[in-house]
Amino acid sequence: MSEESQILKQRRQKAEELERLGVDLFPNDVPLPERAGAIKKVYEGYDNEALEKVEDTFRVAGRIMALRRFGKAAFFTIKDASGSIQIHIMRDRVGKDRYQIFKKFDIGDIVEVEGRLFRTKTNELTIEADRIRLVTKSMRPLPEKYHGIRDKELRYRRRYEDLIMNQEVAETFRARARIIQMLRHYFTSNGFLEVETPMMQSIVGGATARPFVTHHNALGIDLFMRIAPELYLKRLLVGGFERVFELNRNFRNEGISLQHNPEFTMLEFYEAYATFKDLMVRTEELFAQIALDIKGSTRFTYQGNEIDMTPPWKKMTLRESLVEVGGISESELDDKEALNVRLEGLGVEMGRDLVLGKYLTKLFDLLVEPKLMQPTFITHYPTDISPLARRNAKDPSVTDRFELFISGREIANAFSELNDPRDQKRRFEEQVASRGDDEEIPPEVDYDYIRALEIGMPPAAGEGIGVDRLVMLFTDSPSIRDVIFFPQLRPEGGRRSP
RNA sequence: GGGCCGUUAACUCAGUCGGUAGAGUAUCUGCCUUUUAAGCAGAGAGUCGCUGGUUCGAGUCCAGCACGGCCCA
Repeated sequence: MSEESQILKQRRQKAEELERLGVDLFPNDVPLPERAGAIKKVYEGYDNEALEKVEDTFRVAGRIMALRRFGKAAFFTIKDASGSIQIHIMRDRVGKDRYQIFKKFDIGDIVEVEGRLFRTKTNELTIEADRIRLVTKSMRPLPEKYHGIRDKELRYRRRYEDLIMNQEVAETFRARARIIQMLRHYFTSNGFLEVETPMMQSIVGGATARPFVTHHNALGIDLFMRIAPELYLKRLLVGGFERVFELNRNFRNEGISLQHNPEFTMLEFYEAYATFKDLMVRTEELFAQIALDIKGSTRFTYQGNEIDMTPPWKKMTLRESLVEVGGISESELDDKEALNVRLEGLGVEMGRDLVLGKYLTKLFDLLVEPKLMQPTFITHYPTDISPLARRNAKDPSVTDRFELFISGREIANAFSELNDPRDQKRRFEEQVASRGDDEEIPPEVDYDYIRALEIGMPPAAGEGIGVDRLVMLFTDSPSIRDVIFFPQLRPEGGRRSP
């Protein structure tokens, strides 16, 4: 190891000095302390006169965030999970020896303090320390106190420092936890069973995406990290569970962007005897509830744009959206050649003989999606790009499916489920046959899934909700990385596989 | 994958025309018992992302690479 920086050396030396003075740097006999936030809440309205009548002492523990010393006395602020509180310490009160030890404490150390409450000249509620003890010695300095940690790379790599220094980051992740709790509560209280299905699958399915491949040594087979839990959840419908949901990670071996992390959290739920239209109502209801809880209103701003989640939301067919929002003429919609010319005009090179749906959805991605700010259900997706969705009874070239867009992003995807095993088998086989070297299409038909459908799956509808994107929306976060504690980054030092 | 920008002390950032590496915070020493970005006086702290090149001389110019950010695909 190279020469350590001066600042680390000083911390280490100070720690050794404390140990020589008999101070335990990492004790493990600290009784559960009181929370700073709770104390502040209770004594909010007390002035000094009222506080003098409070005879109790309060024992708190937390990280020293700021420290202002004055020779024989000092003020410092400690922060715990509930908030922070100021401490005043005087040599003449804690004793000369204890004060000498306190002088060796640093910003970043975790300390335990006990004492009575008072208010300073500037009216700040403060604990006058009778006792102070080191709880955990910090061997490394915290980032600069005023600017905190700004460098985005460092914030993602060292999320622990980001969480200490940037209050709003902790708030975002508390909101995330709350949203996930609400999702879970909504489904369990509506009779859905929470289930867990394989994340390592021997046949990929349930979506169109490149999977991560791994290898099982004992079985001697390659396995794929799941890109979606869909086919397993529907097997559970066959098995007799009529309402199921799973809230967990999917993995897709694709690019990283403001909206994409290789592992991301998805909620999928399936409901027997429901159709995609029922799911629209559920989605409106669920999102509106979350908005009310987190934002206090179904109207709020995201990145400067007003979003109105008050149900009901706008509904359009894919074709309508291409004409009305995308500015494509009705006559072009069935003309692959014309659509391809459009795409080339937008700088997109696509193959010549793809299915019509591919051209339509690509144009949608470019011309329509970014403009859908308000919650909008887009329906009637072509059957040729919806291999798991039920055909529309009136027009079998489209499916009973919707995708939900908010703020120019896809948030959810839902459809009435295809439960005719004959049609499903045909669509799988066509898909695999047309695969070529497109790694996004599963290379193999999941015949066991067909077998399950042959046993009989009740009519049902299912939906997937991108939880990270939902959290972004409700926490006004511009990047998916702001709502994932440890987003994927290249390893430091540029280590790469050959 | 492409374009643009960034990478300098633990952190936040300056660094002019190529000529001895700077500030604030943090740290250390001294003073200081109501501060809250405390104050005053002093001190220490650098592989200027990495590797080459040009040059008498490179943080600065050039090339390649690494990592990141933003935009586009």
